[in-house]
Amino acid sequence: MVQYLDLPLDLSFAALSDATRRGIIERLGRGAASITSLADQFQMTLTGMKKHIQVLERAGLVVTWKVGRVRTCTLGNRGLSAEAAWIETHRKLFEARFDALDDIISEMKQEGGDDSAR
Amino acid sequence: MVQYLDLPLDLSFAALSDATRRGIIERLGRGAASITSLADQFQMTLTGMKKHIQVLERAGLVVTWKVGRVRTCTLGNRGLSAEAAWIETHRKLFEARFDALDDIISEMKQEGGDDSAR
DNA sequence: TAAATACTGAACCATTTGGTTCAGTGTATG
DNA sequence: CATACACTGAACCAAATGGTTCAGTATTTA
Repeated sequence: MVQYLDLPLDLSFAALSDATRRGIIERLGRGAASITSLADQFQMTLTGMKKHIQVLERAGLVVTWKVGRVRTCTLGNRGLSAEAAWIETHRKLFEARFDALDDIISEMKQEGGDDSAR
Repeated sequence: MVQYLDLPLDLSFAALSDATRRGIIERLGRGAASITSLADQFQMTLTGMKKHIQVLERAGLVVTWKVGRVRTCTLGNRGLSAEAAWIETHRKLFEARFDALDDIISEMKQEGGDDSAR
């Protein structure tokens, strides 16, 4: 059985599920920024913004470094390729789902669910 | 300023952030299934699986209907197009981020963050 | 009609999340 | 050297998550 344990995808999809964090990515796409300036732009405390940055960093979407007292944030080099790959692969399943209408009937006839469950 | 409020994306990325739910999508890509059979396959209580299905349904990724006492689940017709679009759009920003290295230096020279924050 | 099946809903639980405040620490700057 | 600035960390909070159990309801089936 396939091991449905894909921590990196867990982390990055979770990171992308917050509109503020998607906004941060969009913002960093236009150039680097400090945590303070991001906190200003997104009307949030510095501590709150730092937490968002940490989530994005753990997901590998953002990279930061500190010079003096300023921590600068940019988009990470890992990018969104793994996420794009998962989505593209499974998009095909959605498109092909009408071909599976026969399966619905056959599964319903089996009255115990499907055989891959046994 | 752009309104960073995109509830549909919030819901679907959150739905995709769980490995079990990604597994359910993969499974439904191979044909419809009842909640009970999914609960069996993913070694979970029926109630637990029902919750996952509800999350996927609210995100528009799964559609269900009940015939008799059996609720059948399939992939939704909305698909993953909105998610794919967001990812593809922002993937370019990641790829272009090296072009922004000059910005980093200029922003650091501004010593107050960046001007779009003012 | 009695028993089994498939789901539904409520309640509970521990953990995580998204935010805050407050109290530091280290770095520039006047 | 004193003050301001940028961040860090701890503590707290309400709400959401991902699971469970237990007690129904509705539908088949023997």
